[in-house]
Amino acid sequence: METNNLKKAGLKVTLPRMKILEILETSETRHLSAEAIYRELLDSGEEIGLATVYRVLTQFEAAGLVCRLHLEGNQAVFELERGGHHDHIVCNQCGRVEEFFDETIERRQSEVAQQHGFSIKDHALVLYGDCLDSACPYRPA
Amino acid sequence: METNNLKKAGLKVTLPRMKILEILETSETRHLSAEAIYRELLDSGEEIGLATVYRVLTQFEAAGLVCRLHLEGNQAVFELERGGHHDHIVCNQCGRVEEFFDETIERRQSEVAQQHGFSIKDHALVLYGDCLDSACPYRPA
DNA sequence: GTTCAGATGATTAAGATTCTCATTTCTATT
DNA sequence: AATAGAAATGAGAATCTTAATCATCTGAAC
Repeated sequence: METNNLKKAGLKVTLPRMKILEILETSETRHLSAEAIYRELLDSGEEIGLATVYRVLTQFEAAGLVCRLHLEGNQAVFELERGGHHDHIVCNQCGRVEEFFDETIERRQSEVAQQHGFSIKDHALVLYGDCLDSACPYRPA
Repeated sequence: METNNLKKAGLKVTLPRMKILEILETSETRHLSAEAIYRELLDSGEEIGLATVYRVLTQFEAAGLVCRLHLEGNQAVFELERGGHHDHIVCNQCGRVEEFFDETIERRQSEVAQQHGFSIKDHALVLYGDCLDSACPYRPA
């Protein structure tokens, strides 16, 4: 049961938190904006305010349950934390977000930081391009 | 003379544009927010509106004169385009921004994108850490 | 120096996110 | 199960950054 995640994170189990967690767990799209989550809640008949969605997501982030990503564009997106760290590729055409992890890049980042006299704590890497997937509805000819 | 840069970029040479370009060229900090540039203008006695600063920076970006960076935090920062592409390291403590370029990372990014069926067009990479510079005023003990 | 397109400044507007505060909901305890 | 107290919620206001509007001003060309 998902309520365990909430309890483990030290968060009181409430209906809004459960519903939001459920959406993050079951949605097709793994990367959702607060607005998108809010709309899904409305669609499923929940009366949960947008402010609560933002508040809960911020708490989830602090608790390590979700990651917040700042892609190009103004809205942040949130994804469920599923263990491993990874970076992202975003399609400029269709907006699809894919995940990847590259050991070489990770290692070089640490080395470069060290060379510059930094103790690296975190990083943000997003690649932007056009996906060549034949299923992409916006694929350029 | 700097007016050449403006003319070459196809922009009419006006006082606000010259002053903003001058600040970007001469400021100690190579990465400035629109707000910071606006304040420098006020401090030097120029009566230039904030809206103009944003407008001009957007034009400079479109003309390839400056780059706009979205670091953590809400304000974008702008830096003069000085030829080569590079990525950034930001100090979590003092906010200092350093630049770096790593051939290996660049190459791997293309390869990774290709493996995922993307034709990469752009990327954003920012490393966050603590700078170990003894001159850093916020250096942790 | 006049003209006129383009630029500017002040203000308003827009979008995303956070804050406020009265009301409601959990959890622990009877 | 009833209750009390702390924490969470919802609605709307507030904030912050950036962009749009529009009347006025400026720079380049004649």
